[in-house]
Amino acid sequence: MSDSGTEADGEIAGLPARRHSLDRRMILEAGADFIETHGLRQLSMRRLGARLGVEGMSLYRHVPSRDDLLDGIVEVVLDDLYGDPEVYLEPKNGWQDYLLRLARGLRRVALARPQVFPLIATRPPQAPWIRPPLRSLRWIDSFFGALGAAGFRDDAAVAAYRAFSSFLLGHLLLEVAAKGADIAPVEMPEPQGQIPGGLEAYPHVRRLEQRLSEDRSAEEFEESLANLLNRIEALRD
Amino acid sequence: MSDSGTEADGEIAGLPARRHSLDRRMILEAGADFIETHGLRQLSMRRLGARLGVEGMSLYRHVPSRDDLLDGIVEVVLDDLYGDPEVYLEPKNGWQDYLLRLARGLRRVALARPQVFPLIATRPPQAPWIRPPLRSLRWIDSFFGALGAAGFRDDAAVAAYRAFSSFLLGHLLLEVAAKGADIAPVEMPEPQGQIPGGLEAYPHVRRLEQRLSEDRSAEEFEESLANLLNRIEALRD
DNA sequence: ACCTGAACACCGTTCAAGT
DNA sequence: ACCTGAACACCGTTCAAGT
Repeated sequence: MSDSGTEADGEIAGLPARRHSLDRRMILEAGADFIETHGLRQLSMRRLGARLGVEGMSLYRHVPSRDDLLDGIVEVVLDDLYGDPEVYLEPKNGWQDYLLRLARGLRRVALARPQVFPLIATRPPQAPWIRPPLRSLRWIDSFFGALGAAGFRDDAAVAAYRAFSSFLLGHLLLEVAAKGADIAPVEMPEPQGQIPGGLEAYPHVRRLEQRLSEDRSAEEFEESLANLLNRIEALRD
Repeated sequence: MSDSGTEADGEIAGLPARRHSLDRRMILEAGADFIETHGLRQLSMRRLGARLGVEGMSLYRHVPSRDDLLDGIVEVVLDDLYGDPEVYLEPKNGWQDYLLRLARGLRRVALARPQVFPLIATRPPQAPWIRPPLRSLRWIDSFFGALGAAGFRDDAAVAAYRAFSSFLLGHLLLEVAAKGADIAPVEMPEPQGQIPGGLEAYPHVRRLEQRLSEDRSAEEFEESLANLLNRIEALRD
């Protein structure tokens, strides 16, 4: 993914260059930052252009449309997984270690970009059998390679892939939403609209409100993940 | 939820009335239908107005903003759960039966409105501890009532609530997405962009493509749900 | 009381024109 | 080769005006 190119442009890499010399990669990176800072709602071609010191119309030289821009941002953010030293494309200590590392790596991506993650979760994938958040073919292929090498038959590997992606999507989307991140890829109204009628009519919720607000997401993630690995183990051979 | 009102207006209920007499409920219903038919992308105030035989600006008499319109649509669609004879607000045959019915009812809602469900899943909830897709306080309170009556301690009930919502969100969002529904609450480009480079570089995916495209979602849902109930059982007392 | 028309400040996108 | 300006067909939203 991400054919960066870098083109040996003679400039300090990773810096937004002086003035001209926009490039696709830099636009996507800026877009991801923009969403993280201001929310998807605020992202317009004109505003992103402004942030890059350029008219919005100039972006079309490098990015075919706003939709493509969003897809590109998803790709770029997911690319962090390739740079994560804790996650291996090739399993090194068995399939359980491999899945554990992959799951935790995706969680780190989600938590690093809580505003962008809903986009990772909900942008329509390139094929119907690609299941977010594992949307990169290289990782999906790596997933099946790891399970195949561990002796999983094809149907078991596919079942594992589906269970794994459902688990990640549900947990990470809700965790990121609870972080106060706007879970909606669409809009972001006020921080939190209080409950209109109050909680009088809902005694259990009222009693549990405090406890419901505690953050146990890390533990819950690990527990559910361990359970998932056990279920997957049961599918093997 | 949904203070319908109906107002004894002297007209055949449920029909879009002759000309005037817009009302909030009818706008929300039309909005849900519009999204289901044309996708969220296409929904604008002006177009929804046109569909109701009115200028878009007239909708503001009944709905404060487009955001509120979307929240209202989510509410109205989720209200189908109250009309579902298979789902009980009060448990009748123990907590497992109660959860099973609730989960299946939510799945029916998702499958009945695949284009709207992503909105249910991703619109920012009214409080941070409300976890989609179970976003109605009445149902959340009912959930805790059922588990409390079954002897769950508070922390166990909260853990169950979290596991239940993560499970539903992950499964249903991915199932609805695979249905060809546009999973994104934001946009809908072409039906499916084929993989750009082809599958040559991904041998496992290539081999498994057929199998990956098979729909086993109903069985997977039931299996994962059964497993979830076992995990929840283990939290009890 | 409820809907309409015109208006405002934006959008995404195209394209001829500038440098 | 790359960016800009003007333009087009839209948006959401407000509000005075109509009926």
